[in-house]
Amino acid sequence: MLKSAAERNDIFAAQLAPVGRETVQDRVYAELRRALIGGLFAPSQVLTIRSLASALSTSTMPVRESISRLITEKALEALPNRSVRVPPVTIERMDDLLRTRILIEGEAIALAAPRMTPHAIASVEALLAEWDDMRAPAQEKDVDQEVTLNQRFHFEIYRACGSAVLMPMIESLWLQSGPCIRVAIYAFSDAGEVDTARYHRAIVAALAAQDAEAAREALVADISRPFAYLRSKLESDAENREGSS
Amino acid sequence: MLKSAAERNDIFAAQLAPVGRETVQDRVYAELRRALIGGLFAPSQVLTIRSLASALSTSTMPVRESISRLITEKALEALPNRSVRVPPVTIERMDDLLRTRILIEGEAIALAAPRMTPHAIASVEALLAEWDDMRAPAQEKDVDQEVTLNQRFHFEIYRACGSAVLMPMIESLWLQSGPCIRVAIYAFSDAGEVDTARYHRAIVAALAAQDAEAAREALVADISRPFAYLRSKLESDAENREGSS
DNA sequence: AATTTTGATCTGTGATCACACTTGCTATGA
DNA sequence: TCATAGCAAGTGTGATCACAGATCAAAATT
Repeated sequence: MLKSAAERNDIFAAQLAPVGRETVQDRVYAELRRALIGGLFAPSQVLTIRSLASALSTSTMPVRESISRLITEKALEALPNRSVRVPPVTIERMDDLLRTRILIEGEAIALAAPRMTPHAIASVEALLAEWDDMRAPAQEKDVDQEVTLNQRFHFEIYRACGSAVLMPMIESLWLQSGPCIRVAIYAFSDAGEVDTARYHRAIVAALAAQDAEAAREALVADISRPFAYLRSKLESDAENREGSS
Repeated sequence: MLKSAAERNDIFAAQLAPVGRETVQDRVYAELRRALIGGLFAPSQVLTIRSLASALSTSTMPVRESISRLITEKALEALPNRSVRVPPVTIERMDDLLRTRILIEGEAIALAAPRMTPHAIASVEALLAEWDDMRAPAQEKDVDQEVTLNQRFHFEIYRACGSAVLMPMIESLWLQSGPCIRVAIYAFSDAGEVDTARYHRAIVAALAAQDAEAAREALVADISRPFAYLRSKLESDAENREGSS
């Protein structure tokens, strides 16, 4: 007896995993996002569609649509010449970004605190351990991995806040502050090497204790630190430029 | 003596305003935004690129890029079929949106309160007067104008907050809650007609007194009202559907 | 008669082309 | 010598085309 098409389909479905249908545009968009958050593009750098397309080895079409999306998220900036660049970092913009990140990410972690399951806390602690492993053996500062781990740490927590509206906003904020924090982390690695993980441990401790407000305060301290450092650096740069001109 | 080109340019610049170079994509994007905020598209409605393109009498190219942008803002939703629709309204999503709007728009108005110049307050009061004019003579409820006026009122205030990071977030939130509040306003117009302007007057009074926290509270009351109404409506609908099935 | 197959149509996706605009360089003029 | 005009390369924008997948209705099969 012949099997019906539906039955045959069931047999295959049991053995074959559904192949995801990720479009080229999605990949390009994700790649540009990753580069932006990781700070691979310098502030004020001008990007051209054709060069990005050849670098990603696709046509211009997926790139221009991805760039349009990134412009609406304020992750890129459209110049009046119709060219695009990554937004320059100014003190005003940094203060604005920091204030908003404290507001939104603080709320997200306060919402997440009572919702963190033991399993979620364990996976966050695993990220802390990964951090220690990375730092211990090799002394060469792997900024890329540091940025990635920091991102995974924060988003693993935020994911527990259960808000489908807050999450994209946090991603947008990271996208906008990405080019800044990269240079901040570089500066930190050069200067004195404060123990970044200490702040993360404070966050995890507050979360394990289900103390929402303590978690919020620890988070504020964590994300304020690189911004404050970068701020003082920018101010001294401005003074020097003013003095030399 | 002949003037140099730069000098001639200065002379012209004093008399001629620079001609804006709005692209077709910008117009399409703005139009779709306006339609979404105004609630011209129903929740769960499926949109096709080609139909929108013909409705806007352009090619598909500007439309698809605009739609990509709207999807990243969560103003539209990409289905696994690769078709797009305006997101359906659920109780969870509404609560999520309202909570976030209270957080962000509350912060924006608290920031704006001490920065409202007498001129800015006057222009907001002018919008209140427009509201009264609209309501007084004609009894036919012009929902379109009501939505527009409400939007202008709120954004005239938020604009004073001076944050280039908060503003796009507020716009994104309005874009996401647009399809909901339209049906809420319709429901309000049908049922009993609470005096919407009363809440707005309370906001203006608090702003005139430079009282940031009072302004925040008045704003929370204003934006919570339609959501609460819509929420109870959705819950009764769910009960009816459950009862009839 | 119910179900499956088939075919036509529609939709999103990506590539390519044409056009307008900007930019940088070069040559020509005063 | 310097500023201006002119040319050339490069860029974003929008239209059009080709193609794969989805959807739905009619037709053929069991």
